[in-house]
Amino acid sequence: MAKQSKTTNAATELEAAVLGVVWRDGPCTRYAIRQDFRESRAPRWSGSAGAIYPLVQRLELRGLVRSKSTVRGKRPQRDYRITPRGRSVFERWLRAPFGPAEAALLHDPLRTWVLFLDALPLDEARSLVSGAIEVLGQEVLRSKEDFREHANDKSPLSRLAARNALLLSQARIRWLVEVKEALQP
Amino acid sequence: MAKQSKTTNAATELEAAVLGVVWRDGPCTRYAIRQDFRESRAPRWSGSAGAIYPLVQRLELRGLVRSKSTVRGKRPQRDYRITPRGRSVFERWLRAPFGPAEAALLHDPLRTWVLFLDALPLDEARSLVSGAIEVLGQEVLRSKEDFREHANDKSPLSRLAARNALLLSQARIRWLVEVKEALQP
DNA sequence: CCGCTCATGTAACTGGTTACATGATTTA
DNA sequence: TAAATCATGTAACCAGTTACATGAGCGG
Repeated sequence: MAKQSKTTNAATELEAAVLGVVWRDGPCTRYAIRQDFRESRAPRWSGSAGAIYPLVQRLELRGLVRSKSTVRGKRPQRDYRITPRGRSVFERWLRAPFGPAEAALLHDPLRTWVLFLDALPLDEARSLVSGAIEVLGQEVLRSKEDFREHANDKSPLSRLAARNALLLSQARIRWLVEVKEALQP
Repeated sequence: MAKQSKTTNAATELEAAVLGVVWRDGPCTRYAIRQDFRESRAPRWSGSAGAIYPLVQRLELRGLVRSKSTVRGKRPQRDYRITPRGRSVFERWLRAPFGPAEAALLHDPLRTWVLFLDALPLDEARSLVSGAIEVLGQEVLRSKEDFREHANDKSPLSRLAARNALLLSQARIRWLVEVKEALQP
């Protein structure tokens, strides 16, 4: 799976994403990094403190980010920024984000689910599929909304991310329609 | 994330998938279950012994599967089959496979990747995207092959699973083409 | 008889998670 | 002034992984 960072300067996907956030959002606290993950609709990471704080600590030990204690009011806090070395590790990841194996096939829980759907009566299976289609329909709406929210960004990338979510959801819906048709008696 | 199975008879996704394999493939060894996951192109689980053996053990403790020692030749082995209780837990999972949160948005590593692509020079980013498109093109071919392999199955479900992979890959390709266009100077 | 597959099993590790605890600052 | 948010941090846990070890059976 994701390569460990011991041998070279390779980064796991979460490490790279954190480096990316620090790179993009300039000096920022770990709390802000967490927020970025928590607000993102991608379900892979929760942005839990227990993940982010130690990870950023490790990045600093490896010299990929550095921090400066700034005092906002009375409370001290640490603002992190990416170092040149971190920047180069990040670029290396951008140039080789993952092997073909990882990039290739997405894990779709619905695929697992459908695989066993004939353990249920046909008509029930069909109505469950209809339900899933509805849920995904709402997901489409959310993606469109998300897209509109980034309509005026200078960089198109956030918009494109929302577009990714939209296209994937639509593809799944079309697939589920096929599934439903295949489940006719 | 995935619910724990302590409170009720709920099953995690892997537990459910294992139950499904045992249900579908009749009495089978844990080794055979592992093979099923290892041969599957879905990257979520490796089918490692360290995952499957203890998990099946736990399922047996919970009364969801039972095993019988059969002796093939001289070597003893355990054949597992699903119990009525296991069957009902499995069906419960089929009826409520996941909350909207889990079902909703797929995690696409390419989405994370693209989000930071403007850390690279435009032309390099564009050529990286082209590379990704090519990789996904091969993935499409594999899915089509997979589809053909299940062309004569009695049940359409394996074919539909391959179809899911195909549609998702095609959607990602179309998306990457959009990304490439958006990266024009 | 050598190497591959079948089959079982365990130990060490990893990359996260939830949950908790603390306290400052801001907002209603 | 109470409640929400900002900000940091840690402990316990969990579901998986890799890697290793063992040994039977089988095909070339």
